[in-house]
Amino acid sequence: MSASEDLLQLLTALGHPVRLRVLAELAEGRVHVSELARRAGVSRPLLYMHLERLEAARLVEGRLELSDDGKAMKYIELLPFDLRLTIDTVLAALRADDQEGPTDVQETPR
Amino acid sequence: MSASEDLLQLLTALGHPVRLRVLAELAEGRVHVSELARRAGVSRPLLYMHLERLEAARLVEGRLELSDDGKAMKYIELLPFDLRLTIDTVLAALRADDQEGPTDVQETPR
DNA sequence: TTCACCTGTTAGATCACTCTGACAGGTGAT
DNA sequence: ATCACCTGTCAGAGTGATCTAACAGGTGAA
Repeated sequence: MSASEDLLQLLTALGHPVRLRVLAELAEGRVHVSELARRAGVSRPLLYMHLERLEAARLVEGRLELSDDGKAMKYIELLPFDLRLTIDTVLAALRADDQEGPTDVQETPR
Repeated sequence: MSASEDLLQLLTALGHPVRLRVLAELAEGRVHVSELARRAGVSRPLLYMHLERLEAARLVEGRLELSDDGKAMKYIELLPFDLRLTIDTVLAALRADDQEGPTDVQETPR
């Protein structure tokens, strides 16, 4: 994945009210899926969709664990992130594309 | 507009490849709409749509000017922005909502 | 067995965003 | 008058993200 695609994935992952809310709920500590769905006020299947995006952007990580009483629980935890968002950030990401990826995708000529 | 809506608007405005590209083109200096459309490789009507979002997020500003030879030209210029993106940024935005907006929108009960 | 929890997936509706093509208007130069 | 630029808007098509309802499976406790 190119640098700008990376940046885009992060930005679009953060750019949704439910996902912001989910991150906020996770700030205090890890929570299992069903409980997280209740706290965020979202259905569980929908939460799975949002978690997929958050996980793909490496904002969140899930681990399936067996609790003491033998029940399967999937705990989601927040991964640390710190992004400085400036025009230079944007320029750097786009310029990195030209380097790292000499893909043979058709270039748009000047 | 609430603090989190503000943040969301900024994030979603940045979260699109064409808009990132547009910002990059504007980094060197202001450009008029038609020229900007060519450089970004987008049709002019489409560019208008993207500019609307960028302008709403205060990332960009447009000014209609009369050039020396009497032609109307709309120049777009980049507005400075600098956002630190951290879990605390997110928390701050969401917490600010509870303060500033004692709107009577139905609260989701615990 | 039934109840209350849990995980995980799917099909399909709905909605917002994105994008194209066509239109109407203006200027100055040939 | 025609050409080459410019600004601005619109209806509609297409697409992808979002969301709901329903399903199938598991555990432990009453």
